[in-house]
Formats: sequence, C-alpha cells, structure tokens
Amino acid sequence: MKKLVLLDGMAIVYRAYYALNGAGRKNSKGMNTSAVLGFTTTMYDLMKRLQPSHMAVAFDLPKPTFRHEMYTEYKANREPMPEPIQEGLPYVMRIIQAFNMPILTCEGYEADDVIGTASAWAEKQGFDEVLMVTPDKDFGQLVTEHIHIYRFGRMGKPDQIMGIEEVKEKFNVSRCEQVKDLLGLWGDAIDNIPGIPGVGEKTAKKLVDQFGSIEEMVAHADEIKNDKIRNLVKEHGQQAIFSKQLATIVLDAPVQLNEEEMLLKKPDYAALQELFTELEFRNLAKRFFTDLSISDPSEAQRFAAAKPAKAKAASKAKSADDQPNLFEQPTLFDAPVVDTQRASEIRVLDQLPTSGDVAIYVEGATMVLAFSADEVYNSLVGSMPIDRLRQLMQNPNSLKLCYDLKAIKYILRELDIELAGEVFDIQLAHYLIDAESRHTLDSIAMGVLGSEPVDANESAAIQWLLYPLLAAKLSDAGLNQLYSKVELPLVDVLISMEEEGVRIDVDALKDYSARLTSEKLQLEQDIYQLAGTTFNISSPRQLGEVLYERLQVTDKPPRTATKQYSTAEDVLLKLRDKHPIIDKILEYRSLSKLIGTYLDSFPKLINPATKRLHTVYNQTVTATGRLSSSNPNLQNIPIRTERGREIRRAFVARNDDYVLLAADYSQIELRIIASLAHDRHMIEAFANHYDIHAATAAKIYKIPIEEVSKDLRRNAKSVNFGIVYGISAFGLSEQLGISRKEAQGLIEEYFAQYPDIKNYIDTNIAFAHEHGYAQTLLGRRRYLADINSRNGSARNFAERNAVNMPIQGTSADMIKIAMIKVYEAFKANNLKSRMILQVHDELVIDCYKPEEAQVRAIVEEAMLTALPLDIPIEIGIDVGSDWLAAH
DNA sequence: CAGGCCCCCC
DNA sequence: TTTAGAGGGGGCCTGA
Repeated sequence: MKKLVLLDGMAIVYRAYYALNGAGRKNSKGMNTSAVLGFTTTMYDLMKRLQPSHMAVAFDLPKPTFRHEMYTEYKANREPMPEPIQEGLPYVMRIIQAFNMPILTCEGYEADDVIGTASAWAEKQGFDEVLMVTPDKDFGQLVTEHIHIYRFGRMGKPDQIMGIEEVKEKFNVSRCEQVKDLLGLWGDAIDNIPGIPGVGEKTAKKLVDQFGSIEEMVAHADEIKNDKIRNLVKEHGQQAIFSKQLATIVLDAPVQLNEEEMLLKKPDYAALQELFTELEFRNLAKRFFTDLSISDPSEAQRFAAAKPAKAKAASKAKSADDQPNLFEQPTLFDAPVVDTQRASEIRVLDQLPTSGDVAIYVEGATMVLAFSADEVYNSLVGSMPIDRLRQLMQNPNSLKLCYDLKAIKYILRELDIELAGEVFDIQLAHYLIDAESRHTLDSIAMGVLGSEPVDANESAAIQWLLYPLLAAKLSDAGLNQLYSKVELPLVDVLISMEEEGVRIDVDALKDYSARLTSEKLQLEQDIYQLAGTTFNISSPRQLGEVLYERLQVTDKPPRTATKQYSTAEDVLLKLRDKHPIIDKILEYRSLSKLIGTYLDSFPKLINPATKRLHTVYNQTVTATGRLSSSNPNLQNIPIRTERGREIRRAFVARNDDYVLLAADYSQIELRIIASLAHDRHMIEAFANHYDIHAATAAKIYKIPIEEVSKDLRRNAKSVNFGIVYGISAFGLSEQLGISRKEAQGLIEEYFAQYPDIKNYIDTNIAFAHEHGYAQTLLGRRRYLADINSRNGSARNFAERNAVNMPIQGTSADMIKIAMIKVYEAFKANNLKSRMILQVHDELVIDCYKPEEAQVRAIVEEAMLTALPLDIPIEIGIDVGSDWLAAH
C-alpha cells in the first residue's frame, strides 16, 4: 500500500503559528517558538494518524511566480510575514531535514503547483492514495480524481479527509474539474478574486451544466437565454476565465520528484534531539521519544501493514473516547425498535383507558396516547373523549411520559384538563443529561436507541423505550434532584409567566419609532451623499464594497472568518477617523436595530386577545442551564445607551393599581466564584460591601481603595469579567484597548493577588479533564468533548467552558429556584401579583400595589435563600410604573 | 429558508 | 502566506 502525504509547508506553519500564539510561547532565549512547535507537532500527529508510506513538504520560493502579477492586482497589500515565523523558518527546515523528508520547491511556481504536480505524478507511479494536507477550504485546488484533501478541524470539529466523492457531492458535479469552473464563476476560487458578479451557486451550476466549462460558456455566450445573465457573462466572462486560471493548479511544473526520497525513513534522532533541546520542546521530545511506533516509522509501517484490522479498531476506540458516550446501548442492531405495525394499530377511542401509565405526544392537531410501546390511541385533539381523557390525565397514581411538557400542558389547559401524578419529560431529561446535543425527539431517539420514530404513533410509543434509559442515566448522573426540584416545577412557572405576558404602551413605541425613523432617513441620505451612491446600508456585503472598494477607507480591509469584508462594530470603530461615513453608519445601524428589532416588531406581536406581549421561554436551549427567550426575546431589551433604554419605558404595569417591581442579583457571578473558590479576599470585600471592582483594582495595583481612579476600576472590572468568561490575554487586551503584554501583566497580578481564584480555575479545568464534563453546584453538567483534544485551540475553548459553565450555570440554577419559590409563595398567598419576566439575574413582577410589601418580602426571601453560598448575597429591588423607572 | 453577520442583553 | 484570539443567548438580512 503506497500512501503519499503532501504538506503545504507554509500553510501549516502559518496555521500553527496563529493557533499557538495565543499562548505567546517563548523559550528561555526569548525566541517565539510557536510556529516551529506547531509545525513539528502537526507533522508528528499527521504521521501518526495517517500512517503514510511516503511524505514530502512543499514550499514556495521567494521568487515571483507566474501568477504573481495577477495576485498583486488584487492583493496589493499583503501583510509582511510575522517576525516569529521568519525567525522560525530555518528551524522548520532543519526539522524536516532531520526527518529525512524531501523539501519540494520549484522556481516560478507555488507550493500548490508543486503539490499538484506531485499528486499527478504519484498517480502515474501507482500510489494507492494521495493526501494533500491543507488548513483551508480551497476545494478549487483539487487536481485529480484521486487526491484527498486532509482538512484540519476548527473549533472543536474533528479533522476530516475529504475525497473527490465528498467534493462532487457537495458541488453536485460529476467531474472534479467542474469545481474549478463553478468557483471561477462565482468568484471564490482564490480569495479576493472576483468571478462574475451576480452569478450565484445555482446559476453557475446551470451554466456549467449547459456549456461544460467556463471557456465554452464565454465562447457561446449568445446562447444564454436569460437577458441579465447573458449580459453579465458577456461583460465579465474574461474575468471568470481568469479567476478559474488562478484556481487551477499546475500539474506539470518542472519539479524534481523521486519516489525513493519520499519514502518515510528513520529520522535522524541525534539531529532531532539536538533541535528539540535547543528549542526547549520538552513535552514534544518526551512524546516523540517514548512513542516507538512513530519514532521508528518504518517499524510503524510494518505494523500497520501486518495488522490493519487491529490498527483500525484502535483508532476507532480512540475517537469514541473523544465523544462522551452517554448511553451504553446506542447500537443500531441490539436496541429495541418500535414495531410499526403494532404501534400504529389504533384502538377504538371509546375504549380509551381511564387509568394507567401513559405516554402523551402531540403533533399538529393530533394527540397520541401510548400505554406501552405497542398500545397506541390516536385522535384529533378535538375528537378526544374529553371526560375519559380528563380522568386519565388527572389520575394522581399513574406515570405520565411526554415530550415537551410545557407544550402538552398548554394543550391540556385548552381542554381544561390538569395533569396529575408523576411526570417524566423526555426533552427536559435529555437536556439535563446532555445539554448541548439536539433535543428533538428524533435525535434523542437516534442517540439513545439508534432508530427514529417514523410517525406520531411511534413518537408516542418510543417514549416507553426511552424512558427507562433516560431515567437510569439521570439517576446515575445524580441529576434527579435537579430534574424533580428545579426543571420540572419550573415548567408551571414558565407557563404562568408566558401566559401573563407584559403590557406594552404601544402608542409610546409608535411615537418613538416615528422619531427614530425620521432620524434614520436623514442618516440614510447623508450616507448616500458621502458614498456618492445609493446602496443597501443594511447589507454587510454591499456596505463592505462601498467602504473598502469605493471609498477605500483602509488599505487593509478586515475580513470575517469566511473572507467577506467585515463591517462589524468593533472593526468600524477602529476606522472611525478614516472617513466621516463611518460614524453615520454606526449611528444608522444602532437606529436600525432599535426600530427593526424592538419598536416596530413588538406592536405586531401583541396578542389581540390579551393585548399583552407574550414571550416564549425556552428551557432546553442553552449549554449552561440558563433560560432563553424568543418571539420576542425579552432578555435583550436595551439598557446601556440612553436611546435604547427608552424602550423600557414602554414596558408598563398592568394598570394604575399595579407597579412593575424589578429585583436583581448584585454581582452574582463574582459572588459565586468567590464562594466556590473560598477566596478570603473577595469574600471579605463582599462582606464589607466594598465596590468589588474598585477593591480588585486596589489589590492589583496595590493602592488604597480610595485612590482607585475610574480607569483602574474599569481595568479591574474587565479582568473580573474575564475571569468569569475564562480569561485570555488577547480578549482582555481587545476589551481594554491595551497591548497583549499589558493584559498578560494584569492577569498575572490578579492571580498573584487572588491565589484561591486561580486555584479554583485550575481545579475546574482539572475536573473537566478527568471527568469529561463541567458541573454546577447542583450537579448540572456540560460535556466538553474537546477537553482532552490534541487540538490546542479546541482544547482551550473547552477549558474556558470548564471555567465559565459552573459559574454561569450555578447562577442559572439559583435564579430558577428563586423563581419557583416566588411562584409558589404567590400562589399560596393567593396574590394578584405575577412574575412576568426573567433576565438571567433579574426578576420582574407585575405587582398589585396593595401587595407590594408582601411581594418584596417574598421575592427577597426567595432570591436570598435559593442556594446556600458562604457569602452574603445582595439584591436590589426597585419599583416604578414602567420597567425603566423600576431600575 | 439557511447561513452569515451583527448587535442587543446578562 | 492567516484572519483566531473571553462565556451564554436571539434577530435581521441576503440570496437563492
């Protein structure tokens, strides 16, 4: 088996450098070794994972290539190579040489062409597999029918090998050459190089199907029927050909290729040892020299060739380790499967049992009741025998299984039926077991049982198969309390809040909308004037073209992850002084957001029957245990800017007999950290009611708290926030507009002053490494699949989650408990007041004025005693006729 | 109608 | 020759 792996050397060096440089890695001589370390590790991992028989690394030469002129026209302003990469390159070369691997270059050609040539050559030499390793997604560079592209995973996604079959499927083409035609047409072939503007994926596909290639298309452009497309092709056809040429890799570059040289040989151990020592790659050296299968690749080759089955099984087990396997029996074959024939047997409804454990499922207007995996009753909701159904549902001694309890309760409520007895909600249970996975019934069934229900009958019936497995898992994971004491009772609370809704002063909204809209129109005109053209300001793409092409506000257009021009706020803020249009655009954006998201949308969403605005609280969306709100989202009503804040004036109390009462936790997440970390200093600061950010600043900067300036307090506040989020020097530096080095200094001083916090963070990360998940005070879990990943950035991401989730999640647990307490107390005391909103650390109550004192006492008690922390909790309570006044 | 981008909140 | 780099959400717009 001959398997050739071709690496694009510079691409990997760059990727490695950017992936690792967050750590700001330096050796004792002050050399930034990120690029070399990342490259070496990548090469080592690839050899281990791909087990190639032959390998080579391609590099560009500094001399201009035949594409050079074409590039410079579009990419005139490339950034210079970062210094650490420049410094590291000689070491990269020495590492490759120490591996006895050929370095392929070709004067006048780029690394891609060398790889293309090598892969075409390898096919003729009878190689069984050729893999091109690339960090990006340039499918256009596929050169033959046989090459495979090895793509590095990003942000937690696994690496993948993409063969021509996947590419053909993705682009829906029969020959891989056509991919280049498509890319040439829609202009993605090489970043920045346009194709034919206005020709999208579908049009391009049609044209290529019709003509076979771009060249044919341009030659016969007159045959295109659609006027618009024909003119576009006539106008920009040459550009498309040009674009395709750029995307086309040379297959016959004059490069020296030698199979014998590419054969993996024993590395020069002495040279490697020396390099590792010099660069201070201690861990890598340890891994490398203790791992015989890789340090002696020829041995590894023999092993792989002799025992392919074993090697395959081993690698499979490894990848299964990476994903938490939450269920023991999710195999497609031995899981019980619903018997469709029997399950869909529909019993006569007047025989509907009036007692017994039952699974409830509602789809559209159809209600299905399953008394076991194969006894199903099915009817339109309206045709259900209501009395029998009521008797069944209200039986306190039977178990009710359901999927999405809140929805079921809404439906039963319409029928004036209460639900009694033990309730098990498949969706809620699954959310607690694995918050981040999908919680549709289909995907739960697929994950747990390995098969999906095909219709509503099976959806009801399958709950009987899911229930024992989910219940056992819930119990094993110690989640029973959280389920039965928090999530389940919360359902009624959310229903009540959703049903109550909130009163909106529609006239106020409309007036405000009219005012802002006229401001917006004026801005629109100003912007067109400044731009010298009209365009859709709300379209990031059009806006990007105006800013970066037409006005050229910067010579280095910022790009998004998908290589579009970025027009994000922080980006534009940095360009403010370049052109007066920028401020206008920011202003326009802000008005547009207020008008579109809030002012004009709320009146449309007001329920005509209740005349109130009803949000939907979702209990199974967030990874940390928080609620989310949608249709509309009432958890993101503006407050920070004066203009935005005005919107809160339109959230008003029920009538003159009511006020809005808002109660919010003060600094709850920091208090939770302080408590969970048992940090003496922070606990003391809270106990003494210090301004916590000022106190932090005083400690970091070692000055008396009275001398803390606004700036220093702001810095400390950002660090405190950073701690909650899982801090990084880069994030902090961006936040504060300081250098990464200064940010690093702040963080270090913080940890020096708060060693218990540092210790708490480390403990959380260590816990996640050991168990594969993070957990809150109450045991709510978040699985972190990448926590032990070899991919550094994915691992870092997981580690930050390991820090953040217990904090954010504990806070979420806490307010959920408080909500239940408030709800129960209101009910027990028969109050008219109602809880109507929750915004993560705040509860809003539509408070009947005569009950205000009682409500205050209830809310205070509920919020303060929800969870026992060894730190004083503080809340702020305010009342007002509207939400703004209640702050 | 999905995905990209952006911007509100905590 | 790269576009990430502090957590959790939702909504709007585009382009097909």
